[in-house]
Amino acid sequence: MTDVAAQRPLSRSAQREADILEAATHLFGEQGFHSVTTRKIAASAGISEGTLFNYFSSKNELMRAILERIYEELRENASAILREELDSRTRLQLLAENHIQVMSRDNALFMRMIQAYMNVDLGGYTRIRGSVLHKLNLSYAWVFDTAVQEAQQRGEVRDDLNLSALRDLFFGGLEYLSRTLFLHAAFDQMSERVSSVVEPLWQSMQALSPALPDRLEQACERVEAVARQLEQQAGKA
Amino acid sequence: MTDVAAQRPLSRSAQREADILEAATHLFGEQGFHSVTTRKIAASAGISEGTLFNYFSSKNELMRAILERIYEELRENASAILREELDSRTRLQLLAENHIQVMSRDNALFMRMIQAYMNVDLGGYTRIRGSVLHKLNLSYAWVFDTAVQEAQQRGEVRDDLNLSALRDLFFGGLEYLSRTLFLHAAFDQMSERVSSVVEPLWQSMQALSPALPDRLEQACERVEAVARQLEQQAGKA
Amino acid sequence: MTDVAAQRPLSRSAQREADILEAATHLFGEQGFHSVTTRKIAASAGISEGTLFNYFSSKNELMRAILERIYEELRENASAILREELDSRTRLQLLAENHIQVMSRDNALFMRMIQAYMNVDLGGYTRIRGSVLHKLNLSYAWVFDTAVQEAQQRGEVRDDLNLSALRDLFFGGLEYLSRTLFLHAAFDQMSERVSSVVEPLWQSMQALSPALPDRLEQACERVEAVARQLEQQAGKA
Amino acid sequence: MTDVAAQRPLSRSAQREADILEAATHLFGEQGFHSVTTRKIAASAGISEGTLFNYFSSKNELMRAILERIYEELRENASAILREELDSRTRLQLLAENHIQVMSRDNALFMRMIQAYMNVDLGGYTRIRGSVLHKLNLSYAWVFDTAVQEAQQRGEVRDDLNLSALRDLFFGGLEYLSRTLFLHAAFDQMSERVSSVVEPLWQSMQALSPALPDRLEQACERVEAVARQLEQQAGKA
DNA sequence: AATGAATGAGGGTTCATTCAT
DNA sequence: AATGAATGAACCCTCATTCAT
Repeated sequence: MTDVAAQRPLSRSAQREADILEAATHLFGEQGFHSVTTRKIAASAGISEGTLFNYFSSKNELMRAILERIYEELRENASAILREELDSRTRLQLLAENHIQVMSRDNALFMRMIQAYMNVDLGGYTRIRGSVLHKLNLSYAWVFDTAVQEAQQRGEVRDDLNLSALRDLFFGGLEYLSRTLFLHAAFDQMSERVSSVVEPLWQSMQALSPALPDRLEQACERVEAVARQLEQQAGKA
Repeated sequence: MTDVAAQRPLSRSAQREADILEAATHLFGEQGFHSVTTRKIAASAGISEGTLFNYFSSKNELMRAILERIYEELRENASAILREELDSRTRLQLLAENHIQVMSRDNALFMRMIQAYMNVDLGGYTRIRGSVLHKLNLSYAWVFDTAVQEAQQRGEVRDDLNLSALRDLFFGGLEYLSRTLFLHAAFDQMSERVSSVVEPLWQSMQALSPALPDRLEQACERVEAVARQLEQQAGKA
Repeated sequence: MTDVAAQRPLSRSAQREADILEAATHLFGEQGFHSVTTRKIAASAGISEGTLFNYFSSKNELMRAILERIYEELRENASAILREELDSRTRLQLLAENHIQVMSRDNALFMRMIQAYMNVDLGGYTRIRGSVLHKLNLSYAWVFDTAVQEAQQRGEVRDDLNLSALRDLFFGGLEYLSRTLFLHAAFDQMSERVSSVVEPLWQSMQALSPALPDRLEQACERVEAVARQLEQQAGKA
Repeated sequence: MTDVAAQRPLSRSAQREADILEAATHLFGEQGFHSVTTRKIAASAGISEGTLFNYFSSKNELMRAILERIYEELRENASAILREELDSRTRLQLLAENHIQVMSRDNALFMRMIQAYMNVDLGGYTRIRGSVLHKLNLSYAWVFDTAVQEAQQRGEVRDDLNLSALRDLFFGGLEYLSRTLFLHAAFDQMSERVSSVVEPLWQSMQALSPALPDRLEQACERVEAVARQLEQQAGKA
């Protein structure tokens, strides 16, 4: 697929758009959305200031396109992971690693852009609903939901899980882990760190119900009772 | 204590400072850091623009003061919770509720301000170390650590916990929960939602009952005994 | 050359730059650097305030450009004077008149701008070395040095002159003369006034050594003695 | 005199005024008039901002007071020099050294303040006439005039001097010398440098010896006589 | 006489966006 | 399609000066 894309050269127009996106992505990651001017982006993309606005109607729109692109990548990677034959624990691990990797790229561009977008374009958290951002987010989060639900169908985890809570813990935990990794410049230990964050969730998903030992003992008793009963009947017979 | 403070009127100067902080807090929450001008803040606080800068040397400084204040509140509330005689599960629940409550106030001001501060004042995640923000964060996060460690000492949870991972899951999960609550305008269910996020963590932290292996062993033996018995009967028949 | 330049109309961009420089020059001369706002300059140049900063990155930079321009003019005029076939006294007179003329233009703009530039951009006299201002000054002052040195080669003035001191007297004297002319609104007498300032310098440059009359009398005596001796020899022969 | 002044302690009010002047003088010299705020001056003088304006009605007025003070000192020193029994060359040297010393103090404060004052308070050179600055300047320059006129009365210099031109050369030359000394950090050679600037002026002022024409006439006659004599001898031989 | 909080007009500068070329 | 000069409102911040205490 990549090869085919590489073979067919992009049209001049598509190439320009890609140049702009790349330049903007790099600069936003380096300096932050508000510190980067459209002038800088145009210069870095090798075009004039006016041309930029032929491709993206506004600076915000450009930001939106970048976010969309990253979400698209996140989702594609995640879907690919789900397509492979893997046990659910491994799936979660890979999903998490993908999430961290994409999110931490370009100096945590993604995390910062989301915040900027919410503040600049949405004016806070209250207007997320129905926004493009929300749709992208939903369509991506759906992959996690699928992984959990399939784990349930396979019997790898409990049936009575609060999916919403797990989702918040999963993505929130990873976002914080990402900050922690930045803080300690510890991206070389990413895999283990991710595992140590996913593990508690995994444990909680398959945790024995506290009532289970009692149930088991009761079941034993019932079996024993039945066995005794059978023995008596056999004795009679 | 709060009462006494409320009774004794603030000095004119302290009152002004409080007015400015309140106005800025409100406006930042409503419109975001970058959309609020110092003019607006001054007007909203009922002072001239110049006066604002007699109290806070810059807009960034004002933002820092607000963040500091909120962190202070977070930590005080959290410390108060730790001082009470409570079981660890309840502690975590209360800590989480406090976190969500403060964080979600003023249209999620706190979450948004931290992002703004990191981008404006620190230029991203890479320079957090040693910053005021980092110190405040550490001193607050320390409360969670204490709660977990005391739970371990009391034998309420396992000894082999990855504290860092739990911390990321706890605070990250709550941040995402906060977004979820905004999304669904579901703050009236805050307590249950918090519980459903804390519960998986709690389950993963809990020691399996020490008696469980023995009980399982005995149950196995009982079932096996029944099995042998039934097999013999079957053989006879 | 100038004619050709005048014939070929400037590009729009070059014209704008010239307009700004002219407007700024006029206003700075009229009201002083600190009293003139970029707003006023823009209005006077018939452009918007933003446009001004497309041509000059700051108000200081604009000032620097004006200074550079005037220095350029000073040096070109001075070089032209040196290229003509003139006796050294006339050269000095013309150099001085050129200096006064350029310096006094626009309400002594040049003198005032240099002061402003030193205070604003350099923060005093201590940091002049190596600055653009210093280089311009050196390259201009070099013309005076050349005139004096050529006068020495031509034998028009003494060989043992302190060039540095003469330079200070020449330019310093002219600066003060300029102030004096302003004071007495006496620019119609500029030429004579300049002459009366240059004259003492010129006199000191060719001043007779005080010992010269004595040497002449001694020389006379030696000639007379030789003459007497020859007479006696002639008498004997 | 100084002792008496020192013995009688200044009134609190006079002390305050002196403190302010000293602080302002120091700061203006260090950072320039426009860079120093009244706040800084007040702080440096150990008083509150409001109090400053009880002593000087405005920042400009404070600047004026400083200039006045320095002019007063210049004039007093100069007058003291004239009161001593000295030959005129030495007088000029001492006047020049005094001028340079006072002018160069505090990072050339005096030169810079005059420029600032003219631009800020007078709006250029055109309105100097009748200003306080002009009066101070006249009363100081008068000392130089006196020195020259007395030199003429004593017969030490020519009668036909252009006093105005000499004044411009003297003070202008010294001002430029001052810049030169700053430039080369050469204040340890101040005395010689001053001498080399004063010397050309002195040479131009000096009367040629009144006997010189007669002596040249006689020398010519003697050489001509010898020449005739030798010519006759040559004719005989 | 001394304070210092309050002022508010105005400073230089920025920058997303437009539009004539 | 591409340009880049022009815009102008708005930005944060300064500071000499005032005046109630």
